[in-house]
Amino acid sequence: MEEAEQSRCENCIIRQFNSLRAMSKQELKKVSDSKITRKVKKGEAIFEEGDKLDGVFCVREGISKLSKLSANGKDQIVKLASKGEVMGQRSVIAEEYTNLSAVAVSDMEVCFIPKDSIIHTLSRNPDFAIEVLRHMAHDLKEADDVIVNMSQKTVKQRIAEAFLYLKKNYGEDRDGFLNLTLSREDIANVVGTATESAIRIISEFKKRGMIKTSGKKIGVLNEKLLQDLIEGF
Amino acid sequence: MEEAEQSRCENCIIRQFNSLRAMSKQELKKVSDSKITRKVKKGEAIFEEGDKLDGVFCVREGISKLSKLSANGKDQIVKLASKGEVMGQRSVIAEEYTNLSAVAVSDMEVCFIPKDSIIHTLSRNPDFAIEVLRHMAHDLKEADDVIVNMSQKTVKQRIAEAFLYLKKNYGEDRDGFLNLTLSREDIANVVGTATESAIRIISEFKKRGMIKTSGKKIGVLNEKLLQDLIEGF
DNA sequence: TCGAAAAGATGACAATTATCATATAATATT
DNA sequence: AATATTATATGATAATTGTCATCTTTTCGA
Repeated sequence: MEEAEQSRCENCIIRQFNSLRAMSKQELKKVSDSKITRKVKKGEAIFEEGDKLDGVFCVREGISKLSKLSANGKDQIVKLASKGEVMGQRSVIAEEYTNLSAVAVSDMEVCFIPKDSIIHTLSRNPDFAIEVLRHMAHDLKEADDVIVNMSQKTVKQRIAEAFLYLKKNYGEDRDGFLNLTLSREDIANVVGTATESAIRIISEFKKRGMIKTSGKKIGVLNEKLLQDLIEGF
Repeated sequence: MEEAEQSRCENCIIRQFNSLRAMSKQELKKVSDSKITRKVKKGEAIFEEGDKLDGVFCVREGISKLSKLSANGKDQIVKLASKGEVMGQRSVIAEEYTNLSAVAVSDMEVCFIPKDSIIHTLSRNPDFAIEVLRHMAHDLKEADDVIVNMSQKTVKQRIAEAFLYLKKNYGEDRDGFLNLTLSREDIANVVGTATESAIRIISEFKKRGMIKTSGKKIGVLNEKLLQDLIEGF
């Protein structure tokens, strides 16, 4: 019985997008043999804050939110991870309990890769280590940007940014709605505000003709207006 | 003529605190031969946002603020770097222009290490790469924490946290004042608020007996009160 | 050491955002 | 399909934070 083509890491196109591409054929084979592919339904958790991760998760399909619970019970979404992104590497590398939870915001398919093969390759294949470093460096820069946005921009500006970000990164359907639909609460948690505030601002944007809505779906109508708002006009 | 002991990386104790400790004797020698030690006076810039860095800076003495200018002209301090920390590695590794400025908040001594020897060692010595990775992973986690704090805590709580952080990390002098003295403006830029707001809250903390001040110096008087405030009482 | 400039302090006020209450709409469950 | 549950929406209000003006104190350079 032959295994399906795409279930082998060597053939997985997702690999093109992440650090795994720096692995040798042999290393990939090892990873492939030990990986476990898993389907995750929308709303389901992949791992939770404080878990000890024995490996990393490579997103093959769908989108996950990486969030952190604050003392007052609110969730702050720190990052959205989609096709090709690897989750949990930070905690595997630092050998610490993870500081984030990963929950699917759409139906997903993820590959679990045990940390042994990652760690092993890290210490043998400098190219791989550098690739991982590059990715982490990129994430760090993005995190810095988020910090600045949080402290310097208004909630309105952050929500406008979020919509443009979602449009740019996940695109829109034929009807002009964002492909990635987040609940109002998730939107609030991305920009770090109260759900009611987010809802209010969404209503306002709609009245102003900047966006349209249909149920929880949101579509960008006037990118320029949003952009102007972000820049402070 | 013999070079002073401590001006050779191999003997520099600072190295114990950072990724350089994973370098071999030979690699360190090379770094040492190409490094440039430099004194930086308080207020002086080491590098500025948008600079192309040809190497990293290892802090040997003093403290630097790493900050990012926002569109509205405010500076957000993203991190304070002190003895043993390496600045600029993110941008050297990602081969991008730096996203942060580094300015001395006290008189400093830094070693500039050209990127060639760093990159070279990265691709030869996996232990070094892993060390650097660990540090970056740690920074990333801290950045996540900052994001959550920014969005979930009040300005008051963030200022209280900042004082406890400064006390814990830089200690206090015999008179009970924080060793690291930041201007009110810098404090505001650390927690992401207006200078006037920071000043007002500092006055309030003083009235409440939580801290004492003397000029721009600040001393923690009642750690428990500050801690309670942070936790929402 | 004098005077200018910068930093710190505080009041008055406006803008932003959170919270609580409640209503309506959408979704899920039996 | 009926009902329970959850998500969305909106008003009223309070709390937080920012802005502008002004004054005092400190710092620094000539």
